[in-house]
Amino acid sequence: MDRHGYELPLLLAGAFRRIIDELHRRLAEQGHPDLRPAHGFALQAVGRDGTTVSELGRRLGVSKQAATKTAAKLTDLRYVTRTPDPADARAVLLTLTPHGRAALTLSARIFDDLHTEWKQSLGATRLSALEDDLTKLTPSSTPTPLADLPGWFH
Amino acid sequence: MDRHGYELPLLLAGAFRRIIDELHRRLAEQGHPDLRPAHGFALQAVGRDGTTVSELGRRLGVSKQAATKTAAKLTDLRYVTRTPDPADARAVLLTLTPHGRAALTLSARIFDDLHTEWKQSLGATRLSALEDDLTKLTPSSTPTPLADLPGWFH
DNA sequence: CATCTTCGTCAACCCGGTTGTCGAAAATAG
DNA sequence: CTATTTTCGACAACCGGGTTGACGAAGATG
Repeated sequence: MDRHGYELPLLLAGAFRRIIDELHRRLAEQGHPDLRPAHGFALQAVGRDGTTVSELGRRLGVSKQAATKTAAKLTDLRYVTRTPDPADARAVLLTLTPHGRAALTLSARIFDDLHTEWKQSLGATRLSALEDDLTKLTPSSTPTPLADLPGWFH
Repeated sequence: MDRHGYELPLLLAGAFRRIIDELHRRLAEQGHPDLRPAHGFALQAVGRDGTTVSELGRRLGVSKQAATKTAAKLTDLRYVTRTPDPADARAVLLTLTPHGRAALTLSARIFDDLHTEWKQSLGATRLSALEDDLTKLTPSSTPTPLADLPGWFH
């Protein structure tokens, strides 16, 4: 029953992908058909307190030029609004719209639902063990593990 | 010790990423600094028996236009050669160069090395359990789990 | 003040994908 | 044996998400 070395990464990627796909399937069903995985992370990075473009770039681990583009997209999709920063005339404040806050809340709920489903499927003990083991395999070296995932592949 | 629902996908992605990064770090050390993750999958898809552009596209689950580009890149990097198919004047045969075959062999060895390291770190039982659980979380619906990973994120 | 740094944008590019179109060659129908 | 349809692989144009480099405007610091 010993598996080849190349199988584990495939399993990890498959499981990750499955989860993200399912998340976005449910998000689409519930009023957020335009939200792409990359947007989800960006939305999370904007956060309920809002942020600036440069700070968004820092949080996502990408250049501020990339952050500018992402912010523009989120603005187009009506997930965030841009307002001038009263304290700094250079800066632009990105703030979640109600739609954006709803997406964040809904995502958290779906993630929890999925987590519960995994728990039912694997058992609480196995799931905890799986998470513990993955934690051990992924030392602290990865501060924001997903931030640069879109670009990292290249 | 209960984890939030959003943590598991982060752990999965982090672990996957860590493995692929480590693979390519070692590949780079051992004569393959130009090999990117996407190339690795393509190389695998070409295989030791070689294939055609269209078939490569099918194996990777992408359009043949995309396969054309990938084949061009692999050719540039001297991992494959292009020869006319004697049996079909339209087709182009993609064949691994010695360099390409070496990369494939080396990748397999590194994956096995990594697998052994995980086994030492988690214990054989835990690692098997982890693989079993991931298998359960990733039903057969994903035939080539990684094939379209680069593009899927968008 | 003068200088440096930071903010956000524009432009140009890369990479990996996508459609659409196309000529050439093969397979299939009559 | 010809006529049609399918397949092969390339072209061009585009997209999404990244990158660097340059830049004016505004803040921070000497």
